[in-house]
Amino acid sequence: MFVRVALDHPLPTLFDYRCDAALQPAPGMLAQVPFGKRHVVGLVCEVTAHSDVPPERLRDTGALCGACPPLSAEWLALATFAADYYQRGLGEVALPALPQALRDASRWARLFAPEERYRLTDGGRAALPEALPARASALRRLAEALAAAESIDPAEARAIHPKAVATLATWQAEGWVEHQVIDPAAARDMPRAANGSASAAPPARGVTLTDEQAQAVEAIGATGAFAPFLLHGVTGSGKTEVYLHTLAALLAERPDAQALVLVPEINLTPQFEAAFRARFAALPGDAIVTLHSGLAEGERARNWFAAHLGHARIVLGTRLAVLASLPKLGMIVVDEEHDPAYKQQEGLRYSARDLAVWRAKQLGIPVVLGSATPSLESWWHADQGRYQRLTLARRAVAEAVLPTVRLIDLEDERRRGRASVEGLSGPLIAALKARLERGEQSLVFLNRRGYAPALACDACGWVAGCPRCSAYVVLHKPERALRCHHCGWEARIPRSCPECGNVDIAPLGRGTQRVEETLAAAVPGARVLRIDADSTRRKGSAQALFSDVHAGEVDILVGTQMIAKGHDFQRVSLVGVLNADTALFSHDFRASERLFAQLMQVSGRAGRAGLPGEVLVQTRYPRHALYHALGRHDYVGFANSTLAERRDARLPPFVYQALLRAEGRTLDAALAFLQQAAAALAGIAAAERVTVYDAVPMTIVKVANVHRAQLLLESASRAALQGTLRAWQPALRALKGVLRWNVEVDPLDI
DNA sequence: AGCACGCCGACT
DNA sequence: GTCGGCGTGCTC
Repeated sequence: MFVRVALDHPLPTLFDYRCDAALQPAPGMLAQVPFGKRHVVGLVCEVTAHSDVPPERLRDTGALCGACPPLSAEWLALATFAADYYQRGLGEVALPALPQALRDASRWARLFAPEERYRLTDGGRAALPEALPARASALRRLAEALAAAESIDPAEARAIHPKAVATLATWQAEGWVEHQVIDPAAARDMPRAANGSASAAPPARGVTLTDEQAQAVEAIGATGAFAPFLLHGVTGSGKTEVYLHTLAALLAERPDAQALVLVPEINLTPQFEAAFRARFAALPGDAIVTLHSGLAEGERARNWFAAHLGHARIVLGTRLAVLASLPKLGMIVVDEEHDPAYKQQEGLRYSARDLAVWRAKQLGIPVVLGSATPSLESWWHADQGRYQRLTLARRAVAEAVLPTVRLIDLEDERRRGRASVEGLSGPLIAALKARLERGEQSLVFLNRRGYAPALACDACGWVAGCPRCSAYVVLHKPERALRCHHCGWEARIPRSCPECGNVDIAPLGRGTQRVEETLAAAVPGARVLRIDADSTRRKGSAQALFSDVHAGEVDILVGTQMIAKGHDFQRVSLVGVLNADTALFSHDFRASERLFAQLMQVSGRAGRAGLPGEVLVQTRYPRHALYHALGRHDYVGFANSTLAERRDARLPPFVYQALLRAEGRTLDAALAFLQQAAAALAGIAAAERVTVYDAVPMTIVKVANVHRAQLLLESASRAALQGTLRAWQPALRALKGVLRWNVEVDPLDI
């Protein structure tokens, strides 16, 4: 008997191993196998009676992980689809999707070992310390530990006294302690699941839905088949409430059903988790779990198992959760579906939103894509009738109205001789001061792009650059350091210009740190807080900073897009936008779509709880169509006109794209590789329907001394593009002379 | 991807 | 004379 095993390895093939039938191999099981000099864990994909591999090359399967229930055929099909679509080996998709502990066979025993707990009985609590000899100090410590903790495990007991387990056995015989053995893989909450429908909260408890919300909930609940919904709801219209009611209906209707809820950022999981736990308080503790990269390895493994075993009814996670094993999956929600964070930017470059839709289709279940500013791809699908559009046009809280948007014409300000202070215009500063006087909060939003503070010389024009990358380095004032955000290179701030010796070198551009300082000076008395990637680097610190804002300990919050997402700030009545213009004329055709979504989102932070909200946008182009649409809160107008432009320009979603990227020691090597690769397309029939562009250097051409270039492929036919990419793989593997290359399907950044 | 083998420069 | 640089090739 043979097993065909997928390994986390660039070769897109399965590897055959001999396998003893007594091991009872089955598809979906994990197997430890010898591979070269190493032993690795792979995924059994097939069990066969024949192998085409010459017998002398075949080796024996090591251990099979029998304690872990096999991954389902549906899950294997999902991984196979993702591997095919994104042009990778199955093992490269399947194995990284598993918790790390499962991929290490030496940890299997402990992972699946029954958990033993010792607990003091009431009798033991009454009898114990006194019943022991006065001089038996170790035994007394053991009794104290039992009394102090809810329960202890054998390892903890042995740490107190080497023979503690034997002692505990005699105490158990006395009736002083209870010994519990919990099998982690057992269906331990079947009884709970059976009455789960009774214990799940009734759907409408405490919250009255608006008509729009009720219609959306009804539409989503009405289907028992594949049904993709685009839930288009303005910020504050209560999309979360629609999710909660829909989930409640599903969980009540089917006592074993699971739901997957995706959010774009780790930062957003705590507030969703809190909302779910509050609404579904009657569910057992492990019925709601989170899955994201911020979890400790052990917790991630536990939560993954809760999902895999069907104990978890709601799995809330970031993009990686889309590949979780969910045997009873009954519905998927993708919140803020337009968010670029759903696209993985390294390794397997998948779109979690797209895989979520595929998964829903595979299983014949509803999937809800929610957003105030849907991606143009999804909007187009809805236009075509492939997705059912559900609209929430009004804010759910009756007194909350959409904020007024005011454009501050920077050119006009300049003409009138009203200079900006370090990028903050007079009207914005005045508005900030007015909020401070009224005790309301303000939010100042910086668009990250092109806005990092650099170090420059006024005399000769020198700008501090990274020696290993073709990029400017970023000035970090508190650390008095220059740092490259691409490769991590760091240096002290030089005293003088290395080009001309001028000692008068100064920061250029306004980073969040600089704006924070300027604001503190321009608005005296204001408590200014900065939230960005730097100030939240420590784990959990973002939550602490945000709770300061909620507690009213902050007057002005400064930050990048991190402050725009999701948070429901009750006392914010003003949003200032500093530097939106850079995205208007970007080479990236998606820049304006992203900018509009960001500005709509950050505008939504203003005036959520009845305070009249105002958004001030500083711009040099106050007549630009994007700002007009923003002023009217007109996503639909913006989407339709942008889609028309995309159609005329033959851009996505009207064509499908893929990129071949190459990294080489020199730019010439990378470009030469791509040219050879393009030449290899000549023999591929499907490539006749694919447009191949010239190989070009990437925007940031050098990172960490590696030169990068890319080749764009485009086709009106997804099948032709896919066929071309698949047929291309062998030729690409045969090419040499480049450090690395990869294919990205449906790239977001070109 | 790892991890080997395999040939050419600076060191005890 | 070795240690070790990374080029090339293989993994059921």
